[in-house]
Amino acid sequence: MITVRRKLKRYETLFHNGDDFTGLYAIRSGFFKTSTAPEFGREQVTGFQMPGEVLGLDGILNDHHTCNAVALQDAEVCSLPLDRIAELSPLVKRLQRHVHKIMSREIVQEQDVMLMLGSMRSDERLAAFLINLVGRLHARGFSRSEVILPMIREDIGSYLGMKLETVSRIFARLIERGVVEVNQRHIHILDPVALNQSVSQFKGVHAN
Amino acid sequence: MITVRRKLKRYETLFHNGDDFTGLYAIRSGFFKTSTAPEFGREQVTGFQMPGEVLGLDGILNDHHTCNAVALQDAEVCSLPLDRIAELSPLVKRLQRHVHKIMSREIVQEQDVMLMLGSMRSDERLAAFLINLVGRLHARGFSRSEVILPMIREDIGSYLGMKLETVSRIFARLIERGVVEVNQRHIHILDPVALNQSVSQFKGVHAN
DNA sequence: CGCGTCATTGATGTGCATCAAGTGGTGTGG
DNA sequence: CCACACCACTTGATGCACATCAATGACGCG
Repeated sequence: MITVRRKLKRYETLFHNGDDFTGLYAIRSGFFKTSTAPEFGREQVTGFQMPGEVLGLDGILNDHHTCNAVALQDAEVCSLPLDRIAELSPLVKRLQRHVHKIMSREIVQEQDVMLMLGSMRSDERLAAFLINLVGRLHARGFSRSEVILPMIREDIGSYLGMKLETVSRIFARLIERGVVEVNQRHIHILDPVALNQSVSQFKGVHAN
Repeated sequence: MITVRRKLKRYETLFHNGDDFTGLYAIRSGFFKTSTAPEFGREQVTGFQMPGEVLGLDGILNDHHTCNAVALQDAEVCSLPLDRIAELSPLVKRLQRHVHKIMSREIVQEQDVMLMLGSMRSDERLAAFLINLVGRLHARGFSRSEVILPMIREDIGSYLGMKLETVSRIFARLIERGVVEVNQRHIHILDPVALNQSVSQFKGVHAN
């Protein structure tokens, strides 16, 4: 299949809200963040994407993008023109099915985020975020216990629906409890069990 | 295309979390709610669906559903076996494209909910919820100013990430301001402009 | 070195949850 | 047809989680 590669530098934008949709993007290297840019109100980060994941699914609906995608590091993507995929689909039905799965995964993931934002305390949300992140990294061959966060505290806070100060304070509490070590962006998970408990402990408490 | 119809009574479940995925469902009549059922923690409503909308997109990913779909009223659905769609797709490429759009719409909508949950105050969330609801109903030929809510306060609260008491109090404030009339489930929107302002007023305030 | 960016930490305020009591509407059985 | 029970909803009093405001500290880069 014909794909076009594109390289981006740190903080460069892959596409903006409103840009014409030309196709999906498969991330080859580098982290991205997606964010809304509503008329009123400031930006809200809607997700972080890593190599092997796909960007641009929002654009299919009305042939233009409804969010911004920004590289958090120098990055490289492959663009996948969707109509090309549709043309090939008779030949490669399995590929079509794959596209469905990718989109379904996105839907399910977003439901998890909604669950987080709607019914967890902020410390639980940060724990869930860390677990999700290391889980995805581990699936790509990285360490289960070490992460270098590619985003700043403000982005984490925006994604998790809290202020950067709160992110910082929760890290402080996790350090105090001996659950993690934190050095700026460098996170070392000392007690993964305790981290998991921070999330799953919420049973009836605070539940809607 | 071969579709199977199914009738449901109020509070009957269309599919549960964990059920095998057999295909999508198009709603012919009646409202539905979808909710997560995590191991720990109580249910969280992830969406409300009305006639003309599609249920079950979450099941495509791993061939089983990851949420519950419950009829809020007596309802009727058409099941659409997805493999059937895939088989037909060479013939009806446009249909395939339509499936993509439906999935993309779901993704975009969920991002809106994330934005709400992550960066709005609870009164703004309720206003946004009402506006979204009447908008979707209006597109189906219903009134712009009158709604009969098919769900209880607790469901609204769960969806919007707040407690039912808070929902009630916010309605009280809207009544006080002369924005709406509320009689149990019956909502009459007196001042749609003021309602819109309740949402869009949030500029820098509380923004993440 | 000095400046800008990012992060931490403290003091105070407030939005919403929590707990609790009471109202109204609806369905059921006597 | 009314009495009772149940459920949805409302409304009040109190407390806590997190935002806000503000100051300081750490790192990187020209």
